[in-house]
Amino acid sequence: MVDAALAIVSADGADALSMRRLAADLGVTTTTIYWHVGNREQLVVAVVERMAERLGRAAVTGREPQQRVHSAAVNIWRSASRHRNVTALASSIGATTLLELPLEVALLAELEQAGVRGAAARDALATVLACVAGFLVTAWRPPEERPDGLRPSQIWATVDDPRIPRATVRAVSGSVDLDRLAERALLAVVVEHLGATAERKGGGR
Amino acid sequence: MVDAALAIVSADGADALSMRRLAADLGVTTTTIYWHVGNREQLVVAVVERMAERLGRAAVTGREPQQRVHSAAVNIWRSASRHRNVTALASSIGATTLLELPLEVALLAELEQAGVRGAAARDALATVLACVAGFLVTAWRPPEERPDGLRPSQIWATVDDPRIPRATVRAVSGSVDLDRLAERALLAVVVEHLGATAERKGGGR
DNA sequence: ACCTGAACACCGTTCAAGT
DNA sequence: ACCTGAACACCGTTCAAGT
Repeated sequence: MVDAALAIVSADGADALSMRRLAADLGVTTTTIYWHVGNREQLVVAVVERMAERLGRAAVTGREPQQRVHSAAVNIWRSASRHRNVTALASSIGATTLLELPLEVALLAELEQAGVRGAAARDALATVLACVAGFLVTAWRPPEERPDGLRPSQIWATVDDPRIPRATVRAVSGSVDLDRLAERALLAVVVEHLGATAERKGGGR
Repeated sequence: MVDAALAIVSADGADALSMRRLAADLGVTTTTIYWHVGNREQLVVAVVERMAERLGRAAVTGREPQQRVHSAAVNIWRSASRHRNVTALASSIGATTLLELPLEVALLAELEQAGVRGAAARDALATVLACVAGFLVTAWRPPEERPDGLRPSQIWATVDDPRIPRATVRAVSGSVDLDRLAERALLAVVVEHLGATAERKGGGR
């Protein structure tokens, strides 16, 4: 049952998971599902938990604390990106942590090793998760399926500002390598959160 | 008509905007709406465009290029945060740019002044937008309305890892100041994208 | 040109009823 | 204990029909 739901989500996205669709796939009535899992929300939780069991713990690489923290952060991004359909489902009920808890714990462990703990660690984790979520919402929005006249190229074609060269306008109309940008952004925020701690300790750089 | 839709979204959120609800508020039938705006998606576009007209252009502050770029980025965050309901609506059809185009243009102008143009400017803009979107999806998810057993405090209570001190576990269960973190994260990514250009120029640090 | 009524194909959810 | 049929209150959308 939960497996069938997970299959629907993996194949057709989070929105495709409806009680009626799931019931039809299983050859039962929707009320049967309610008897077993209670609720749509509880169904989603069960699906996310099942997926969490299947996710292996990714290894953290690097020798320096900064590299290791960055590696742990990138692991969260890669996992979320690889299973974006399930992540989108988890995100829809605010339960992404349920999906990637071991990866978040690994990040906290590396932050601890780097001397970042308590409220500082909480801030660093929240920032990493927000960045991951942000690149993900950008990523699961393929530009070609946008409504008419809302494709970036069409919107930016209307911009004619003397402060901005044509090459830039042309560039922003194009596509970006989100994977590369996500890892870069994670490095930047990681460095910032490690740096603040190092400075507070009087270590400087 | 568009004003009525905007009122619904501002008051009750993006999900509250339905053809039937809007029709009821206006005292007409849903088919009337279809005659006027065609489509739900086109209705959303109209609402977003109306909101965009109402948004004033925020001033960019600071003297140094880095401060000014950061200021322009923070302006996008503040605008999105202040009107999160309409931003959520725009985001649901992938049309946030339609809402904040002038602010994005202002950011590009500051990037240009800082020597970042073309593909580098496109990357910097995409990164800033992803971060804003990320902090926003975190922000518009109040922790108290989460499903049972999914509140952060409950999830983290199950974690007992020797690598992580109790103070950190306690901290991650608590709430964060997203506004402060968002501005910090934007500064970090801005610095990174400016720094890469400066180094390519041979400026070093 | 502008608006309605009725219908279609979807949702999540409940409740009495069956075995 | 487990499952169904029918119903309720919602969606977006269309189409023939009215004025």
